[in-house]
Amino acid sequence: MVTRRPTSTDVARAAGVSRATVSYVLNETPGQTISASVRQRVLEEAARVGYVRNPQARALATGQSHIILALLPEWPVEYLLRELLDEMSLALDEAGYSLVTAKPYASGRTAPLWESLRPDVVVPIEPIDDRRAETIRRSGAQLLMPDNAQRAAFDIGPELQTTHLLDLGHTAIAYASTTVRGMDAMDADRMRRSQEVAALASISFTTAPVDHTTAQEQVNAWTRSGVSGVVAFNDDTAAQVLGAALRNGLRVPDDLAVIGHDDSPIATMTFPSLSSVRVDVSGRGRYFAERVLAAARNEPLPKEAPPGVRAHLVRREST
Amino acid sequence: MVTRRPTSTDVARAAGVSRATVSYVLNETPGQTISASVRQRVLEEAARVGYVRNPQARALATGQSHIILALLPEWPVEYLLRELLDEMSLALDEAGYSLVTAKPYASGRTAPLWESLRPDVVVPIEPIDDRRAETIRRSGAQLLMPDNAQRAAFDIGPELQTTHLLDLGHTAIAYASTTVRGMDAMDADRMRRSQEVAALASISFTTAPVDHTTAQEQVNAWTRSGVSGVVAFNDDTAAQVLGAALRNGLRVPDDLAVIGHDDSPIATMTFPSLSSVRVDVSGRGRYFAERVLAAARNEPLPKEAPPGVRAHLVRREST
DNA sequence: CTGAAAGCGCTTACAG
DNA sequence: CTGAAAGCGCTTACAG
Repeated sequence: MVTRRPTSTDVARAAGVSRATVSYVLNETPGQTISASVRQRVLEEAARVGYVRNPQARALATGQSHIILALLPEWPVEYLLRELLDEMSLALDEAGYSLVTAKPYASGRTAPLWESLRPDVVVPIEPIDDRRAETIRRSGAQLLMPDNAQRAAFDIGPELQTTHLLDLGHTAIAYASTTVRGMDAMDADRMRRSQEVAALASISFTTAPVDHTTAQEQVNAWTRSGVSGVVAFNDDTAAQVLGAALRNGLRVPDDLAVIGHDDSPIATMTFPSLSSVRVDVSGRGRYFAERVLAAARNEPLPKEAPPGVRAHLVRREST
Repeated sequence: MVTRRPTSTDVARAAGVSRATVSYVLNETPGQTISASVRQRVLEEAARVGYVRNPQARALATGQSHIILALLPEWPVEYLLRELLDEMSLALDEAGYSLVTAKPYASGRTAPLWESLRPDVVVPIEPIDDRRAETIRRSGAQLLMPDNAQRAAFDIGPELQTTHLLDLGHTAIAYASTTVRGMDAMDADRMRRSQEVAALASISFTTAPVDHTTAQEQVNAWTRSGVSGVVAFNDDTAAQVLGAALRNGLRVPDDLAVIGHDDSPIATMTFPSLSSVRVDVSGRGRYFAERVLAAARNEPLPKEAPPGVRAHLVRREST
């Protein structure tokens, strides 16, 4: 038997007050003076009948859906991003907002999620093109674009990776790019950082994409040209390089050292295990949540700088 | 400058008809007879002013949010599940529904997503406990529980894995369980299937959980007791076993053969590369979507059987 | 301090 | 064939 869900009218009747009062109490509307006894009666009755506000009705009345839509990158959401999203989700929830995630480019879709959900704010994780940005804005949602300059500035992993190889005495290093589509921007950032560090030390630096069809050949080319250490985009790429090196009969790290990035589970699975860089993103989720909330409330974006990113080297057997 | 979004009233005025007519045309309401010219005028004006229906207003009027909430398992969403969800999402979209995903147990949440979104249907991917099921039902959403018996029946990967090892002449095999929390149910299913196949062939079978702290020791114990082939829960677990075997100085596959499951990217990264099982889930997303739609419309669940699951062995170097 | 009332943008019987 | 009107469940000026 499906009984009708209780509405604020039910609560009002049960508590012997008007619906306005119920709304004021349940929303803790500022500027209202409600007697403690009325307040308590309303809360008790609401709990007793199991009242849950109808979000659609509220959205219609206020013009705010309290939904935030995060547009995920095309590539698989890995560990760090998931952690960031979880933190962000929690912070938004505390403020009464719901974070919903979606892939932006799902082909064949008739209605993009920002039309069928009417989120207050849309947050692309990766930059999106102008045309799409325009369609989102026209749908009425606020669009909070990611700040790339800032992101790059905080990408300190490659520095640790590269410095580690330099410290170990390597004088010719290569950067292994990923071929996973959608990761290009991040990949380019990391490569550049690594290159800068190598340049400062006047070390020979080269770069090339690596995937399971090209890894063996590429590693071969690198070692022949004297490369003795590889900075990989992430642990997956590092595993790829490692596998190719072993297949080529190289000893790792003696003939070729490899360092990954992310300290993902795979780093401890391989033999030899992968040195990597662990990045601590805690605090960034809250930081983004603050910005999203400001946008949702049409307030100016907070000026505060994002929290510093901490990262540390996790040395294992591959370097 | 944020201009007000056009409403159906704007479209009605522009087309010179009533809001009811606009609604009939845009929703293709059956049983209405609208002249072709009126119909066209409405569609043109709607497009011209860039009208998009307000989903919250519709939800309030009809009592249906057209939102479907999938409760994800706690473990990281891997390849197969993502594929299934994508297909399901597309099928639901075609029917005018939006699929939203969420982790069910996010701690610290004040408002679960089924309260703040009011989905029409909630679909847990993994079984959820009765208490939680009850709170979801009480929130007014339909709850479509996963059919476990069916799921297990279609889990044909372990049979392929195990048969492959038997075909290769192994007479003592081990099943490597995962320790990733939340995967227990699936892990237990797969182990059981593998065990059945081994029993039929009167082959010695043993099982134990494996993670990066225990793998080396466990593999050691297995080989000492005569195990020559390992069926792993998935490719990650297989990689773990492989790494441990190599670390123990074993030759793979000569001293120990290992086969994974899922044919995930990691299978081609390791050296030796991992034999695995590729499962084709295409069609299942649509199947689930049908059931969800029936639930959303309060129709009886379709009786049709789920599409057959196809799977095939991908043999590589580890067996 | 509290309540009657308008309004958010739709859908849908119902009257014509 | 089309439109006037009620109603979905909230919020929020406003009157008292």
